[in-house]
Amino acid sequence: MTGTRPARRKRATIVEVAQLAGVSHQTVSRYLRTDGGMREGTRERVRAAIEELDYRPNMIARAMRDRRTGRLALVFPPGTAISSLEVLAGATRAAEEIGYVVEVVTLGGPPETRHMRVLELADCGLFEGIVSLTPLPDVERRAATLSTPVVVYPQYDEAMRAIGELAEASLVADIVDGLAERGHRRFLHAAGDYHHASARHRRDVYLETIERRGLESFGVLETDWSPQRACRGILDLPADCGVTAVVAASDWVAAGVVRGAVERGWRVPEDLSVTGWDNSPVGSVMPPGLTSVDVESERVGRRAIRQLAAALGIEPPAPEDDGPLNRIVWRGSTGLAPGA
Amino acid sequence: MTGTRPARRKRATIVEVAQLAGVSHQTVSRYLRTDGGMREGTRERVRAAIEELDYRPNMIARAMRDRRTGRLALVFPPGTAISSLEVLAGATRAAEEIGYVVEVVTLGGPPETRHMRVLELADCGLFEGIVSLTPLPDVERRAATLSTPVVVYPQYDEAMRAIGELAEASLVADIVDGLAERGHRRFLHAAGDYHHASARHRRDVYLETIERRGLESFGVLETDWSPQRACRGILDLPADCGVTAVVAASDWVAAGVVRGAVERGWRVPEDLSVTGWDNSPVGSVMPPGLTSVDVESERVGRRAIRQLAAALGIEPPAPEDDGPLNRIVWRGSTGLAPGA
DNA sequence: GTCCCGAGGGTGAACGTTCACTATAGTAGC
DNA sequence: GCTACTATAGTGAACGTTCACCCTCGGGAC
Repeated sequence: MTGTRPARRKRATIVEVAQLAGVSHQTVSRYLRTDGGMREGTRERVRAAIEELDYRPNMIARAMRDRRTGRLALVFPPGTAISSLEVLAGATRAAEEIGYVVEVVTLGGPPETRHMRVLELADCGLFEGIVSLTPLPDVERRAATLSTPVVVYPQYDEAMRAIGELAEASLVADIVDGLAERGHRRFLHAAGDYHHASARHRRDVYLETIERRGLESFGVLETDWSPQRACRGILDLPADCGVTAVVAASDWVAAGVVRGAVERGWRVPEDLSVTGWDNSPVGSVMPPGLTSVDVESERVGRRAIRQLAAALGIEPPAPEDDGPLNRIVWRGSTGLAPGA
Repeated sequence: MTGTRPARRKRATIVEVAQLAGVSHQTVSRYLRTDGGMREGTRERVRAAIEELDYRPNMIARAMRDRRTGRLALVFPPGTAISSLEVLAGATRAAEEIGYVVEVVTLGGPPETRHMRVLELADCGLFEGIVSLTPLPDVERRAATLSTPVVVYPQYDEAMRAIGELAEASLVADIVDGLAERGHRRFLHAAGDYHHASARHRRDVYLETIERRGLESFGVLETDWSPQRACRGILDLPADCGVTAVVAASDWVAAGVVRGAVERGWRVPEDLSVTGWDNSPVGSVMPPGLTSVDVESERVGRRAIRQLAAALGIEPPAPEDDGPLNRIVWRGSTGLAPGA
């Protein structure tokens, strides 16, 4: 695998710079790390030598000496969820504020392998801290014995399914209430894949709210999160089901619902109101604009980094904006119930 | 910013393992790196010592000694395009095949800053090679003087707009031909943002093909890639324009076209055929399924890594599958021209 | 018995920094 | 002119590995 490398110019070291400048290596090191405390002439000679040799410090050597690498690892399960990108963006930005770079590590395989990999990650010297967004009970138990802080901030299970705050579903109650205020009485829930905690939670809150408010549910349509399944479900609905509002577990499911409704000749929202979840771009190509729930996933990333900063004993990045993580955005796909 | 760190257990080193096992540090090093060449008793004592001390090798020290870090850097401009994720996935997989980890570095700011940052990246010792997916003329010129190979494989300009192979548009001709075979004679092109090379190329090939085949173009509808603009454009079309097929520059633009058509009461594909580009999931919620162009962006990532492997003088990862990068997928949104 | 060989294992240096000390020159106070 | 102090600069070790080289021991050929 290795083969012979093409000869590459060897980098100048701090010692060579020192020789050229006629000073000691320590003086060059000082020049690089501090501002003051040097005579003007010395400073200038060092500067010139650095420029002439095109010197750039070797980060590996630096990290070896002072065990600061400026890097944090962010552990995800394999597979990419839409929200994970935003979580990553939030974490990256927060880390940047405290002078760190984050690196994404995806962690698959059987539990023992994952366990080992994280231990290696923690002790290999490359990272100053680790955040795992997937549960790691074994590692968590041993966290104190590791040379690097490991924060477990579970938001995804091993199959990249949202758990934790990202699976929070209480706003489903507010959606149902909002629809009830618009005169709706008979609902349908288009659920996601029940393997996902988020899908189960949304269904549970839906059912509870219907019951508590004395409304009617025609039923729950289970899907695999695909628009196709949702569409099929709508097409299969009896014409006289009386449903005037569909609460979908995601925007893509809602898109399938709308497609099915349109194919049956039902107008949205005049005949049927539809809501989604995620506030994804697909909502904007649904004819009247899709009512949805905006989830500020970046904030989850920021929180994780803040927690790690605390474990590292360093000044944490700025806190997130206040307010809830989730927020309903009412759009054209929801309207008054027919005849209301 | 630093503050005091909570005391952490210091890692055992190779020397301590050696002491405990009653051998020299070199013997432990041998145990870690090679299989054979040790008496069974020695091997066992070393193994036991490693386990007892919970020893794990320090990668920084290792990298310092033999300047192998097993890491490659992948440079993107800031901002995330859909395709960039696939490019990244392809690069990651290819790098894994040759025993490397890739790290994403996003590179913004003015040209000189970017230049400096890449030089630092190349010489800081953290990476064995660098691929830039955005053009870096200054760096490219100096590549030979750097201590690390830098491959510039431009696929995105500074604003994350696709260029290079990802902006390749020749299949637009095949789309137009395919529609012509279905009896269409009068076309409309729903273009993207002309700031993007990909949008300009698709428009150019569209216009050329129309002309070469002696077909008719009602015109070109310029958009900012948003479904909204595309929808508006369709709604503004004169009723008697005679257009029976719309070639859109992306699936999202096509989605806007379909939405506009539906709002006007035009059926897709009976009254209007529509094609997109990207083969994105949004195509599947468009009522009849959207004809589109599938772009295998991962292959671009793999190619980039192969090129870097060559520059590194190491065995490259497996070549990609053969066949073109782009491929038309005909679906329900395209049909025979009305009356054909 | 001597010589040679190979396998197993040890020694010391090197990688490029930074830290903790130490040394020197210049300056102020007396 | 001496001491004490400060500002500036230098010295050597240390960080945890691996590499190149050397040493030792046992066995077979002569």
